[in-house]
Amino acid sequence: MLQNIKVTVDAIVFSYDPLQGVSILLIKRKNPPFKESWAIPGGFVEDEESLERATQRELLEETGVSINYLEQLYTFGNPERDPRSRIITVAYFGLVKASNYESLKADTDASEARWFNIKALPSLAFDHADIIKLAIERLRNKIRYQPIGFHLLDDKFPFSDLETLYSILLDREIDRRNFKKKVMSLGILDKLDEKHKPKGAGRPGDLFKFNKSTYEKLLKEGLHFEI
Amino acid sequence: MLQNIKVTVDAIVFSYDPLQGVSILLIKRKNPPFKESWAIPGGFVEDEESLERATQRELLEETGVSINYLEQLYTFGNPERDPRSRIITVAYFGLVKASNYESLKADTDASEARWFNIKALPSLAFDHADIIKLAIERLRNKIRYQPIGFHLLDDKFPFSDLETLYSILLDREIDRRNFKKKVMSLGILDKLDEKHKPKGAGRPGDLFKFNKSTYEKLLKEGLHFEI
DNA sequence: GCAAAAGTGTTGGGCCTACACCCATGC
DNA sequence: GCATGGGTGTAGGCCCAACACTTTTGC
Repeated sequence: MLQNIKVTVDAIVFSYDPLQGVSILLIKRKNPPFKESWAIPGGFVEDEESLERATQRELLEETGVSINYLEQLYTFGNPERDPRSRIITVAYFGLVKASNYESLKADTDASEARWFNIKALPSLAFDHADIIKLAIERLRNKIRYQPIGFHLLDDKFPFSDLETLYSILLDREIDRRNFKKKVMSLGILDKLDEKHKPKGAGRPGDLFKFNKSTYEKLLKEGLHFEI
Repeated sequence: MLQNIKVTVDAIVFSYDPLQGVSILLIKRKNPPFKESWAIPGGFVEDEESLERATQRELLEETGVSINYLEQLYTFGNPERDPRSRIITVAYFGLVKASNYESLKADTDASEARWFNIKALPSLAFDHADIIKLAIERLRNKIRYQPIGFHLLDDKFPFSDLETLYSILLDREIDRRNFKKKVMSLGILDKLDEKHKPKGAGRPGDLFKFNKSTYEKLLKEGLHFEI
């Protein structure tokens, strides 16, 4: 069998900060084509490694970020998507906790990897704009029936962070009381004894922790979570 | 870049018949490995063709079946999934109308391509059992929020066909009145003036037609269809 | 004391579920 | 006429959406 097709993986990685909003991790390309353009981190799969492993390796090499949640997004295989040759790419969808948000600065030259707010993306190499569009759609849909939003938050978080995340992604206001009732009724949040200190004025809020075991039990039973 | 990975596509194709239930199209392998085993139709992607086109080409070559609905399912890339070499496969999920159900007999030797009821699948080559498992899951989930079931039915169909399809896939009884109310309220079914003649005894039922334009309008607005 | 953020309950309406009888045809 | 399959409406309950005031802190 003669076949001249190469395989890459790409990682669309989201992070969230209640003040900054939702961001995506991009790198600046050092080589042609699209030299100096921003692009999704990724690269060629090695012959003996799994696709997930390749994704995590490339991400770490290029940005220094390691990931909390990873799932396959879609495979892009249009023959014209790369001007050099036929390259199909398996795109992965990743989430990192807020506490990992700054980690790239320590590992790499800041001019080469940067977080971009999803509302202010630069122009992108290849078909990467399409890939990101699909990833954002996936994120928006996914939080409506699977509370993966927790993977974007720190281990301990005030309830308002979760609420803000949802209002950003759903792009509308959320009724605090109804939202809290709904989320708490799932039983996947444990209230801690600590309080969160707000940055400026304001009443300190309770801190919560994500209850992983209840969540996984619910997932198996077919979780229903309509916001 | 040296990379020794090949790319195939596979098509998991479903069909439905109110009497037979839901079936998947499989082929018998003529070559090793897994010679004489049943497998999902598929094959190597050509250098210049898109993944979708490759899927439809392989499906037509191997089974003679052409398809009504096709979407990407998942890419399987485990390094050990093929004993010969590293082969990743992009699996597609397809639906054919009931009227195409028998078409394979005309085009190919019946001993090489056959429909198997999803409740009585043979043992399968490679990781194809996993792939089919995922495809069935996708089908079950998908009919709950997108009425893709219509792609499995003929252009004109009695309401009971739709009802039976849902009760098979959801594996439970469905209240005829409630189900009809819910589906009709979407406005995606047009009642025709013709009647359906049942096989044996029984009152003839109304025939319905799927209203594509209303459906597509609904899809854009974010269809909600919880059964 | 005032601005900012967080905590907390109730009510009305709509939707979903449960449920049973009659009608048209074939044999 | 009987067996088979198809058509149709209502009532009760539950869940969801709408809605506002009080509390704690920083300045």
